[in-house]
Amino acid sequence: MVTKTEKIMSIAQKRGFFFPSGEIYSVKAGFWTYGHLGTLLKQRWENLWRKTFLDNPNYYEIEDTNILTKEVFESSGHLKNFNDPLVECNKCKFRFRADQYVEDETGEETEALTTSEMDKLITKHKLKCPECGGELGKTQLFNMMFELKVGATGKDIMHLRPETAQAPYLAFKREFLALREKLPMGLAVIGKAFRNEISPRQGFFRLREFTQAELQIFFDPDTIDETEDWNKIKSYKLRTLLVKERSSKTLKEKTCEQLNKTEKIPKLYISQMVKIQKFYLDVLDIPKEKIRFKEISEKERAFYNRIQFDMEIDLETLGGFREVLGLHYRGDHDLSGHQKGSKTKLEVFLNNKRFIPHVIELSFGVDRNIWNLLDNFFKEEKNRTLFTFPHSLSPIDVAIFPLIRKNNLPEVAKKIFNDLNQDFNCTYDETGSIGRMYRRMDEIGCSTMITVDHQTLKDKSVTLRDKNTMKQTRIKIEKLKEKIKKLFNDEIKFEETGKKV
RNA sequence: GCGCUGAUAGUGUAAUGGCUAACACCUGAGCCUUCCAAGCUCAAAAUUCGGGUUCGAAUCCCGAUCGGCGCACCA
Repeated sequence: MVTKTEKIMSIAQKRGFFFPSGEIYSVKAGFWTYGHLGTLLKQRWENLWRKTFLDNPNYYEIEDTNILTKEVFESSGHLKNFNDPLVECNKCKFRFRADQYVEDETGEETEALTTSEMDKLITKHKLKCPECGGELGKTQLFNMMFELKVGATGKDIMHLRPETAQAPYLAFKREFLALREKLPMGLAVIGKAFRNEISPRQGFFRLREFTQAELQIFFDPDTIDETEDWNKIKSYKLRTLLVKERSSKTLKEKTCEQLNKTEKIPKLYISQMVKIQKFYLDVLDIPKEKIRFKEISEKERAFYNRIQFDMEIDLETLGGFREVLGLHYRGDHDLSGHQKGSKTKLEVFLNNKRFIPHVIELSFGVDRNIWNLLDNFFKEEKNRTLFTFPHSLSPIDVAIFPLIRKNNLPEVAKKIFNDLNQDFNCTYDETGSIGRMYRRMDEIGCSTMITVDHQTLKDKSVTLRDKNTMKQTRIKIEKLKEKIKKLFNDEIKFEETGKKV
């Protein structure tokens, strides 16, 4: 039995969506190359993301280096928290967190201990393997961050960033001044992040080098329960799964007003949930029942996150709901940490008071979102497989074919290609029968196909085929551009809170 | 890291110690063809790597590398 995952992977590699990085040498898990179609698909997703989330005049995208100095991660807590002390049983090879175990067993504070101090505690308390009672080996640090030696001496240690979020925090002071001291201020980054996962699994879903699209919203904490568009969104229903509802089988939608009044979730936070949900439902066209906001409990989330909901999407290939983004209310953790670590004032003076802005972070895993698109839009019919992407996501907008390779039809088709390619992502093909050319384009999710036939020579009309329905309509060549633009525009439903896409 | 398991054209399979490593799909060239993977001809394309056993290894043995699954890890 060929699984859906295998089918999608096969098409992805065969057609050029993505494939293992450097595979002509050897395949390493967690590193992938985007091929030409994958790159187009990813660009389209990213552009829709930009249009949706950077819709505020005080929200902008910035770009930072992937390599950052050690001090950044001392302040952010990554050097400490990403640095797990692991200990292994010599007998059964069970591996676990040494600090947590020692603390649980002895009640001693392990927060600031070195590995050798940890080992001393293990010896002192005669701790054994919790699984089999065997002797424990030496504690070793495992850091999820990639370390780099910079410069000739190799003494300067820098790190590949494990998240893009640090960029806006580091840029905060400059951008706050550059954007003339207004809050809320949004700084977004779409870029690479790097985590040295012990064993990345699930193909495309947990990577060592991956793309994040993150938006950090800086705001005055006193205004967290304010948002301009509240009247427009207060009766909008959000698909939330609260911690207390985890055991319930059916998801109960709640209006923004309910979440605000009953669950005490602040309005600014809720307004972002609305935007996110609309992005998935209206822009990306994901079926409603496949998405949910899962509330993350205090125990599960990082200590500095005061509120966290993850958007989860039901993915057939991964057997259930999987996280594709996190929405975090991080308080002043980040700016306070950097203010202390860098000895640079990151306080602002606004509204007649001095304070450190708080942060709400939207953190999307882009590659996971790409996988979601492939999973959710993959369809198999009797004689074909296709991706039913919305037009705005299709890697190729229009394909142009001559019905047969004769009678001047290819020349006419090429001319149309040259013309339309100015405005759309187009491709041209004349190899094989017309049916085969349609199938090829179906398989990569091309939106629209144009065929030049003998009638074209008589009356300058061509057929326009819709991928999803296979229906064809005849249209004059001169009307093509206008018609295709209209097709693409008509599908857009996202108008209330976001920019038109 | 541990355990299990696997690695043959782009993809999916076959060859179980013996002929030039086979077949299908895909891809390319050509013929044919007036709308949904038609047909015909031709072509390109593979045994993960390193040792060993043997007259002879894709096949057996050892090692390495890498993948998948499970455990653990995933601030």
